[in-house]
Amino acid sequence: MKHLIAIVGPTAAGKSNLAINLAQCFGGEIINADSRQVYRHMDIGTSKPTLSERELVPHHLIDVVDPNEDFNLALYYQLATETINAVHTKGKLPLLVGGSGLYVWSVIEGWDIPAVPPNKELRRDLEIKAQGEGRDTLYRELQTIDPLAASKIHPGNIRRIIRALEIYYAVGQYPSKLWRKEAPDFSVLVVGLTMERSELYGKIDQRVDKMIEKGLIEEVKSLMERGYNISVPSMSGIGYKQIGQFLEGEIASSTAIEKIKYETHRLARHQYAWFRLGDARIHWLDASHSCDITSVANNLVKEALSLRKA
RNA sequence: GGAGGGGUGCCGGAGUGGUUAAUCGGAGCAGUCUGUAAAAUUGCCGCCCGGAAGGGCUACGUAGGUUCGAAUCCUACCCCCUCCA
Repeated sequence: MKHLIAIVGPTAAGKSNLAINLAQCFGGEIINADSRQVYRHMDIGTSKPTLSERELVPHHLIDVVDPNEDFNLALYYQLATETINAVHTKGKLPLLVGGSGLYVWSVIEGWDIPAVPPNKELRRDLEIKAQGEGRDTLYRELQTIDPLAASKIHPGNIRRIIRALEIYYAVGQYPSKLWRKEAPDFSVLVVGLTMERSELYGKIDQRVDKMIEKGLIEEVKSLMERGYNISVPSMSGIGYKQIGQFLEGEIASSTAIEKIKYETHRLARHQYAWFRLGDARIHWLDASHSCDITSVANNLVKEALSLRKA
């Protein structure tokens, strides 16, 4: 029986460290599930594992595209499943580690992502249309084409509406019929790290201050010098956007830092929407006060590996 | 000591007599989501009861006053800022 260990939870909860520990104990390899660590040259702001950490245990799906390249769910899904297979083939234990819920669940639940690549011209045209004729026009169009899809998308969420229309225009099929999932052929243990909100916010704030000390500003500066300006999607990430604004002279550095902290708090809250404390699939561990989650997690993994072997 | 400006909800900041529990922004809280996801997007956000509709209570520095009615007008006091001495 093949296994996958997923380590999830909000940012700054200590997922990476736990993952490295577990990987060392169980002969594992880490597969990144963080939507921002896939970009090269964005190290400090994304809290990538350091090079020395990456020497301890093999890490996959870090630094896979340049900041100006497109990256998306379908690509992630493909890379992640391939990598999991490869790790299985080696007889190692794959650990899926990261806080990007969409990516994590797509792998765990085996989503069948509609094979309709983005059509940038269409998207731009539809966006213009939405601006000109009002946001409702596109939504109504989707309602007539595929009421089920429309019911699952909020009328205000233009981006999702456009994607659904994009699928319909490309394949001529109802988008909602293409949203399927198929359980993968490995068993999954999902370990979630959590802690009290105020403590988490405190850790986040500390980490942001450390990022600045480690040279986040220089990192952003050099990215901008390479020609990656604020408009490329990867530069819209937390930290990069605000430092970019500071470097452009739009805001003070103290404001930028404060914003980064607040935005990261918001990120953590959104992550809990993907990783619910009430979700029975997740084994939540309290990561407060740096308790010995490692040994608890160790036992969980041990149990998962042996139980499901039988 | 003199002149002027100001004190509004967790914070910033509107509001100059009624439809104001008080525009808006931030923070916070709770959701949505199958090719941008650290994105995009929705709701709540003084307290209490209620699922909601709604009801009750307390609020715009403090204390009085005018008024049918005050965050908004008047008086006194307290505090803050700027300028002049």
